[in-house]
Amino acid sequence: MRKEILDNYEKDAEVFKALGHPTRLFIVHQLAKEDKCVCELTAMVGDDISTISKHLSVLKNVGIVDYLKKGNQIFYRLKLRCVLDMTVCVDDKRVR
Amino acid sequence: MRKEILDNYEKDAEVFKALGHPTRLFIVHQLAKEDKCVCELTAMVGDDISTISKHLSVLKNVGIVDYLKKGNQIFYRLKLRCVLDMTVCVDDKRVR
DNA sequence: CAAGTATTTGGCTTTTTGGCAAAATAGTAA
DNA sequence: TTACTATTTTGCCAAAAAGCCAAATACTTG
Repeated sequence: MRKEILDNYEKDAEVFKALGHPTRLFIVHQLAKEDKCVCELTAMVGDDISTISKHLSVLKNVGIVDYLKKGNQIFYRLKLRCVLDMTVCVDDKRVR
Repeated sequence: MRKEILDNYEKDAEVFKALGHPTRLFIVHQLAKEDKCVCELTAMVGDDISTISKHLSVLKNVGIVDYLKKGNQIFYRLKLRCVLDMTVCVDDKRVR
């Protein structure tokens, strides 16, 4: 039974886990508006750029974002836009 | 700026984080079918009952589930049913 | 090529999480 | 009350996550 859990739910859980950090959730919402480079996100959040870079790679590894290179900057882009609907669900709850 | 992130996204992130574990995701899907007591969930998952109890309290603390007592057993119930739609979003992605 | 900017990676420490086992709590029933 | 069952809490340990700094990598430009 353990096996079934791990096989069927692990991938989904990875996505939820990636969204389970306030900074990453903030990043997702910023990228929902428009693509942003790492330095822009770093300036907005205020953490070290290496910290932001690591958050972005967490999001990238589960397919929520991808990126495009422009010159020497890297612009991240929200790829899995349906995660925005997921947040609405959470917000609904909070209102109650 | 840190402040804004923490204040506006921390609550949502807590919910995502609660779903970010395969066992908890499995539990949510079982409860979507019908209420279950801790011992039933324990039997299905195969972990120690104390481990299951902790997973349930994580889900309860963020409002995803609640429970009702019946005799000496405690039946957990899926309260925030919209999380099921959230999973669909994830599955959509995986198909691609 | 060297210098400068942007980003990622590695190393390190601190904090959090997950799991089990044992003790504590709650409820039932003899 | 005692015994029994169900669940939670506590303590402990190992593993994973988060964050910063420094080093490495990538790209541009002089």
